[in-house]
Amino acid sequence: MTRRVPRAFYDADARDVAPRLLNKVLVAGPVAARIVEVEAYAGAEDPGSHSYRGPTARNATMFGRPGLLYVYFTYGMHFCANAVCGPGDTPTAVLLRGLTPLRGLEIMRARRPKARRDAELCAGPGRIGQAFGLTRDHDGADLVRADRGVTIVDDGTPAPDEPGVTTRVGLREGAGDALLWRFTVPGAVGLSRPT
DNA sequence: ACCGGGATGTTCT
DNA sequence: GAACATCCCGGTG
Repeated sequence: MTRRVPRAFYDADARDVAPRLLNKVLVAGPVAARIVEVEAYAGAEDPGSHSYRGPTARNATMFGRPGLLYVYFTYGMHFCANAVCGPGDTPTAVLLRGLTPLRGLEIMRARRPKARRDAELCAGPGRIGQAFGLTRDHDGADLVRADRGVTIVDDGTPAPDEPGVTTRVGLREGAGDALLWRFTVPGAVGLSRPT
């Protein structure tokens, strides 16, 4: 059983959507993997968010409708993927940080020859971009319509009742101990770090 | 296992 | 000109 995830699912604050996105499945053509680690990014009140200082050419997709895929380029070599949330036109988003590979493992291995183990294929936001072949061409794709072959589906696995909750990773601004906006499936394969 | 630094180029100040 | 929602490699213990 595989259900489409409707737009209404994304039409709420990323901090509410993020834990509910756990155990859903990211699909890009023949490649699929289970979402086991995410981070929420809010808008004007979140100094760690790309949308904090208002719209720019790069973050335009975050200001679009909930359910879009926001792909950004960072550190001169990595593409990272987010699900745009809301509510409404509020520019929040959920960063995908860790996935458990499910289908298309051979393709992922070919795209990520440096990965030593399958658990490393999608363990980290930049690695997800590599394994799924994401580039700026995917920025703005509509996940709800499987635009450009990219979508998120529900295969019947519920989100955990008690997800792991920690601070966000890799930030200067917005890294405060009070901002517990990283969510994980405890013990899952494909986490970017153990906890 | 843990840590430090280099890669690489876009984006914003 | 600095920062960057990162990754990989080579050092040391």
